[in-house]
Amino acid sequence: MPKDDVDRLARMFKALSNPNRLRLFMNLLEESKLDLAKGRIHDCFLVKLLGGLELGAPTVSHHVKELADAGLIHTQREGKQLICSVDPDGLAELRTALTLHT
Amino acid sequence: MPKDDVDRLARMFKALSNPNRLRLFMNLLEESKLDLAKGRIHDCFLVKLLGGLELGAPTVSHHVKELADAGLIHTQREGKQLICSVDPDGLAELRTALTLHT
DNA sequence: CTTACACTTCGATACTTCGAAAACTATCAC
DNA sequence: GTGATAGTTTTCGAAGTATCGAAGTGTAAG
Repeated sequence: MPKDDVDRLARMFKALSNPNRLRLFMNLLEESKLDLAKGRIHDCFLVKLLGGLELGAPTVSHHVKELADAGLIHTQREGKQLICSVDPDGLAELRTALTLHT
Repeated sequence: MPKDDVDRLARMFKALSNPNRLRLFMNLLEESKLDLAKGRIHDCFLVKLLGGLELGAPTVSHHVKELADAGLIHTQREGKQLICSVDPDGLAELRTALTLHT
């Protein structure tokens, strides 16, 4: 496995290595499932993403950026709000790497 | 998702968040595939695990411990050597968490 | 234009992690 | 026993990370 690929993977894993950030991501994953059922984009701005985490706004902003930089989520401004969604490609990359049976 | 589960997952991801440690794990995963084909336990002591990483022995020892503590690998002494193998349960936990379709 | 809202950037502080050197332990061969 | 091999523990400095408060930016509503 090429070094660049390992580094890229490690960066994704690092983005998920913080419990609060992982919680954000899992909440977003959960939202994604709901969206699939409802067939529409969900408005998941940051406060809702928190789900009772009680982090400050700057901290959440930072975490969202980390997840986005790692290629795990997409962000997109919509008026005042920042819409986030799981990046399926990033998710697939992780799952592929963790597959025992090539 | 319960807090304990998130913390446990985060710990696994953290174990894979360092490029060198991830490389160790991927090498081990590769060995596991070979073993399945050959139908026997491979002698994968630490120097072989490195695969050209050029890390010091203490560092490797530390990384192996981290992976083991996170529940991603099993270790087992065999004479002078430390035999390592991927923990399939840990792997499955990660893959389940990263599944979009419940 | 002014205000309010939602997020971002900056700067500080407390904490964690990586990798190494030195010293230690356990096992095997002789 | 001695010596060699394989890995561990301790400890350290350099670098990175998490979180916050204060100040800043962009957008919408009045």
